[in-house]
Amino acid sequence: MNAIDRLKNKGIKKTAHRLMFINILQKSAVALTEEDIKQDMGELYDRITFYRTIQTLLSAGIIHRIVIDNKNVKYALSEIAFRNHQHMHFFCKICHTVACIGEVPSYDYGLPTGYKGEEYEVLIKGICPNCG
Amino acid sequence: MNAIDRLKNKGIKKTAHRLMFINILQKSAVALTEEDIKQDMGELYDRITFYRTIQTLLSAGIIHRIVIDNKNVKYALSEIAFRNHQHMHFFCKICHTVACIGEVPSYDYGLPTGYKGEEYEVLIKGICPNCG
DNA sequence: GTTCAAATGAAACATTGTTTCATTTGCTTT
DNA sequence: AAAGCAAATGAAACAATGTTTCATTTGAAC
Repeated sequence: MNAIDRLKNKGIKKTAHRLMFINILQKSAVALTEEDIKQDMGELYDRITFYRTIQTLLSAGIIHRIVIDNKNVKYALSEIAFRNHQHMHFFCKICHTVACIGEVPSYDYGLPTGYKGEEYEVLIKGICPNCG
Repeated sequence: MNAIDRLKNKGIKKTAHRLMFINILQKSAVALTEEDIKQDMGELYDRITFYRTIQTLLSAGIIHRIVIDNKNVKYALSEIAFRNHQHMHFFCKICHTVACIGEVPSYDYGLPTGYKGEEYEVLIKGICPNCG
């Protein structure tokens, strides 16, 4: 789905800033940091608009925020959302790339009685093929 | 192990601020936010010292930072570290409590060829017994 | 094209992260 | 116990990030 349709689907206005934001994520195979996206935007980047664009796209469900730890926060389009949606994710300790590596195996995780599990996230940290 | 021994073990000075920080975590069954700890500290709290205490205790390995998402960051003593060390963790969507719920099952997670997994983290989000 | 609600971007303010440095504290040696 | 020294503290100040306000501009519906 293209950027225009993504916005139209959610009934929010298609502005230059939002379209560029989505297009940058669309072109990337991996999740991107704010800095990555900012760089790609060049002079269209504006700090306040950027801040609000993230909020808008997040609450519209068009993008997802992926928090590995307090120093590694990334964004991805919801289709290829790395955390949530029962996907497993791999974080490379060297290049800090986040990759989706398939579905969370659905088997018994042994949740104690009383707990109601709704989302299962598996994050594997290690060395990716490029760095290994 | 008590707070004094924890510091002595790592060869760092036992100061009032550090001892109080560790004791607060020690008394808690769940991981705590900065705000939680700050509240417990009362007037001994100091913003800059607190910031540095966290850095010191983290790099000494006495405490661990647990990042659920960008709005939920918690701290726990390393023994009961919730993420890392192959523990599974449960995050309650209602009360935002983080609880350790046992070991990560060691079975084949199906890591694609080329990837070298070193740490496996499982985070289950849902409703805890208190809120369910 | 006109209209109106929504988005923008400038300014300003709030919060959090971090460094600098003079003072104090904890720990070692005597 | 006292002295000496390196480390920790806390005040000040600065940097980076998060957020609101408001006048202006833009997108989309008519």
